[in-house]
This record gives sequence, structure tokens and C-alpha cells, in this order.
Amino acid sequence: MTTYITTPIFYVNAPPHLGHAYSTIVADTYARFKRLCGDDVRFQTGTDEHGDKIVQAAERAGESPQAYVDRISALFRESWPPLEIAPDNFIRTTDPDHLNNVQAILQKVYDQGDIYFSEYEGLYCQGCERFLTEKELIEGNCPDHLKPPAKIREQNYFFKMSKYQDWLIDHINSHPEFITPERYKNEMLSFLSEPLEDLCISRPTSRLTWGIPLPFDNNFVTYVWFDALINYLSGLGYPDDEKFARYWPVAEHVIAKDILKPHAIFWPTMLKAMGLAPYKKLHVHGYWNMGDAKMSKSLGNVVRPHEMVEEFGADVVRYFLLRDMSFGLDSSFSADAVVVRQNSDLANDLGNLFSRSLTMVGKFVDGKVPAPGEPREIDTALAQACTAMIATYQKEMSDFRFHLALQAVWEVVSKANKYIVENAPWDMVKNDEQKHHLDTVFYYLLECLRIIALAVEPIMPAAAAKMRIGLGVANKGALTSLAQWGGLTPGTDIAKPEPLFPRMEKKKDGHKDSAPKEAKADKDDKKKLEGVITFEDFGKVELRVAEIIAAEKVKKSDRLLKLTVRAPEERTIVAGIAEFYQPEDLPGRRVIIVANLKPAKLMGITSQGMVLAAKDGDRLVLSSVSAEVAPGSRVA
RNA sequence: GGCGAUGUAGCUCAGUUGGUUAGAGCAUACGGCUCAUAUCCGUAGUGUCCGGGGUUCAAUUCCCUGCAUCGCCA
Repeated sequence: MTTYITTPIFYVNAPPHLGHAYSTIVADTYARFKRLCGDDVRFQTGTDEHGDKIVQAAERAGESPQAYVDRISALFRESWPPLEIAPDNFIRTTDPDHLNNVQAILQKVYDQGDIYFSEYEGLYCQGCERFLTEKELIEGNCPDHLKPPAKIREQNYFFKMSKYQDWLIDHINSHPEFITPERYKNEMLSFLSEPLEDLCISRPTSRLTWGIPLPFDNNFVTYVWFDALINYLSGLGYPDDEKFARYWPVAEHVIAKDILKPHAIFWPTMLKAMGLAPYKKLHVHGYWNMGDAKMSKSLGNVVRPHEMVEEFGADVVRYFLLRDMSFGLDSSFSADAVVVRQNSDLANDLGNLFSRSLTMVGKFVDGKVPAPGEPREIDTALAQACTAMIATYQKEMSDFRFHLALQAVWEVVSKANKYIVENAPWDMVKNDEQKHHLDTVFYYLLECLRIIALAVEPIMPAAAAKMRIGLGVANKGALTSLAQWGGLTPGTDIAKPEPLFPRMEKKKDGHKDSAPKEAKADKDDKKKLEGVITFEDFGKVELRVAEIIAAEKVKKSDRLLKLTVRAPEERTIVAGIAEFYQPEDLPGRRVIIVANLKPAKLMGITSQGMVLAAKDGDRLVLSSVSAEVAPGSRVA
């Protein structure tokens, strides 16, 4: 069997974050799993490097676009090895091979008449240098530049996507696993129930030069779709390389839900137009929220892959992300949640099982794999549980239900712990009638651990390697044969166990407590000093200067005003000051806001923070700063 | 505004093709063991299964409606 698994190529307008890491860990785990199953696997990731946002980001950084993309692309490439992610290919859309490919494909599709030149009209903002949609406008103005956009006509090239709409609907219906999980398939079918528009695929060089020129008109460059998506082909050496013939028919893409439409609609129709088979499967996952909030730059809660590795280690991060998210749904990330998983599932359940088992083998049966005797019912039950687990595991891993696969493994971990208690080897040694069961008990226990190590390998490669070393086994061959009961050779030396996972204390006040005792003392101190906060406590509150740019009364409320502020990003804040301030007096005022307050809905309006005001009797007086400072300045 | 999804124990979620005591993990309390990373095993729980109405001998499960949250579309 052959497997080709890809992540999206990530846009290099910002450094990698948790979401990128998750997509890539999923793909890496799947690649490792398929290799374990004996497949010939190719795993590709990379970076998307063209477009006006890149040019802008480069300007902000004071670099040329090329220097900028080289630098950020490297950040992505270097993020993966510490997470034990090992792609076979890292593609960049600035690679010369890719450039040539994109042009050849555009020419082919153009020659066959699926790309045409046309004019369209839209709302163009000079400041943004782009077209805005009606939705984006606030009272007819560009949200960033507060000016009405101009209605302008522009000529561009379009891909005849609509031509392939019926074909695509048929294909999705006749291939139920084409888009998974099902909710996303339904979403796309619902989208396709309306007529599909053709796709604008170019930008005039007057507006954008950082892109691949259209081969049939060098006044234009191609815009994202016919550039970025084609990476999946270029990375295989399309069209002539033997890798293309080998891997393309089995292509599977992993994406996050924000890029569903390009991958589920644009890409298959593009492939159809090129005369290529569509990819085999599209695996769509949800978002990682940070606690209750969305991950966003303005909230300052973006998690970087290297920070996670430094804090928890690659194995723990991989396990947590795969175990805690139901693939397809959103999930919530917090350091505390990771610590809970690390301690209960990893350190207590698996780590301790491994440790106690090997220690007992050292103490009770001379530190060697014993030869099993005649198994009793309790022994065969354990062996059967392992075999059944591997079957479930294989099914769930193949279908991207990693959390269920891991659940199945941990059921066996739990059974093995019970098996130890039920047999109580420490009693067996002392009892001459029972003593002969010891060999069987330990053989079964070690076998069980060997199979667990096998299953855990794609998720936690380092821990699995430690387990194999402890058990004295090599990992060669395919899962189906390796998972057969009885793989351990009696007489093999069992090493003294190395702890697989450390235990961690939950974070308090943003730093780790080194010992539980200290944590308790900390708590006591707090009780004594009620009403007093530490510097760290204060540091959690992010105060900023914000400029009010608009204010209006909230309907049906006497006290609330809806404020639009700049801090420096624009946000909506609902403030209970309507009895003391008239909306028309507020624009231009600078106030102090709490910038990292959990968003809350008031009278149906989401308030992103709060405005500070002094309370004097029944009166409220807005806070301010004593001199002009830029909106967004921190107050501390 | 249209379409769709979700709402189950303190938390995260599973489940019921309608049928006697609604489940798991984490957290909590108590008990047991001592091989082990103060770990493991056992016991104990608590739930108007979102509100309201309907169909039915019987609904948390089906239908309608309301509320809340989320997604897609306009």
C-alpha cells in the first residue's frame, strides 16, 4: 500500500503557531502510523510565499520580500524537528520547479479554454490596496481606513469553475469519504446547491508583482489558487517524476476548517480541468481555542510550537493534542489541561505501569523475559484485550479518530494495571503454590507493554523508543505481524526502567511550582494576605490606552453605550456610562481599557474588554492619561 | 434573513434504531495494596439527559416550538 499525506503549505506572513503545529503533528502521526502498517509513505509540508500580504509584512520588517520569506519559511521548517515531525519533503512556492509547474498548468488550462479574460466591478480601498466585500464595510467605510472605498472596474483572468460544478457534486456524493468528517462534506454540498461562480485567478502587476506571472499575459500574476494548491503536485515532481505516478492517486490532505472551500471546491475542479484525478481524501479539523477565547494576535494569546516543546516536551504535546481534540471539532488548549493529561494518563497510568512492571521483573524473575507457563483465564483475557485493542486502534487511526484510538490503548493500560493488582506478584513470590505462575504473569505483562509501545509509537516516538529499549525489542516489520501475541523471546534481558514521563505541578500565577509543599505554602500565604495581590497577579491584567472612534446608545438600555475604540486594533466595548456621557462627546477621547478581559455579551453585543472609570458617589468619570499617547500604549 | 449542527454528572465528552437502576475519564470523599514516578486497585455518589407542547402503553431518545451556542450561506 502507498500513502501520500500533506499539510497545507503555511502562509509566511507570521511565524508558526499551535494551529500549524496541530495540522503537522496529525499528518506526521498518520505518516508514522501508515509506515508502521508497512505502507510506502510520503509526507509533505511547506510554505506559501506569494501575495501582497507578504510584501506588506516584508516592508514592515524592513526586508526584501525574498529575504523575508526565506527567514519565515525557515522558522516553519525549524519548528518541526523538535516536535518529532519528520516530513519527506518541505516545499516552497518560491521553488523554481514549482514556478515552472504553475506556468505550465496555467498555459494548459488556458489553451483548452477554461481560463478567460473579463472585467468586474468592486469596492476598492486605496489604503488597503485591495477589494472589500460589502460585509467588511462599517457604515459604508473601510474598517481600517475609515474612508468609503471606490467603485472601480478591473480586468482579470477567471477560471471556469462553474463548468465543473455538476461533476463535483456527483463526485462528492459517490465518494462518501472524499471530505471528512461528514459535517464538512454537508457544508460543501450545501454550498454547491447554489450556482458556483467562476474564480478570479489573477492580479494586475500594477497592484501586485510578488507572484508568478501568467505565461500568456505578463501584465498579470497568478493569485493564490493556481499557485498555492499546485504545491501538492509540484512536491511530487509533477508531471514526469515517477513519484507523481506513485503517490498522486492516493493523495490525502489535512487542513483546518478555515481553508475548506479552496480545498473542497476550487482544488478538485482545478484538477478536473487539468485532466487529473481528484485527491482521495480531505481531512478537515477544527480550531484550538485558548481556554475560552479564540487564539488571536490582538488578545496576545498565541502559542508558539517551540514554547510548548520547551515546557512539556514533544511526546506530551503530541499526545495531548491528539487525545484531547475530537478530530473535526474545536477544542480548548490550556497548560493546566496538558498537565492533567501528562500526570494522569502518561505519568500515572502508562509511565508507572512500565516502571513497576520492569522493576518487578528485575526483582522477582532475574531481570529476564521469563518463559510463560500454561495460561489461566486471567492471562488469556489480557492477551485478548491487546489483540482487540490493536484492531480498534488500526481502524480509528486510519479514520483520523486519534482520540478514540488512544482511548482504546488506555483501556488496555488500565487492564494491565488491574492485572498486576489481581495477581499481586509480591504475594506470589512468598507463596510456593503460586510461585510458578510468576513466569506467566510477567511474560504476559511484558508482552502487553510491547504491544502498547507499538501502538503508541506514531503518537509518541521518543517514549515508544524508550519502552522498546527497556523491553529489549527492535521495531522492524509491520504492525500486523508485530502485534501478534508472543513476540518476546524468553531469556531476553530486561533493562532497569527509565522514567517515561515526569509528573508536573499545575501552573500557578504563570510559573511552575517546583514542589507540592511549596504550592500549599503558597496557598496559605494567600489566605493570610487576603486583599493583597502579587506582582504576577497584577501582570495578568493588560491595561492599554484606547482612542474612542465611535459611540452610540445601545437600544433598550439606559446605561449602556456601544463604543468602537482603537487600541491599536479596532474593538467594540460596551460601557455602562450612558447616564453620564453623550455619545457625540466621546470620539477622540483616550481612555484606559482592560485589553485581555474575557469577551462578554451585553444586550446582544460582544464587548471585547472594559473601559475604566472612577466611581464618585453616583457619578462615573472616565479614565484618561495626562498627555497625548498613541492608542494601544500599555499602562503599567 | 436562509440552511444546518449542538445543548447529557462540578469539568470534558460517550450513549440510547423509544422500554426496567443514563455511562466513561478528570475532579471530590472513603477504603485496600505496597511492586511502582505518593503511583495502582476498589467503593460512593450527585444528573428536571436545555425550556415548553405533541405522538405513544412508554420519550432523554421521534415530531413541533422556544431559548442558548456555533458553523455555512446571503
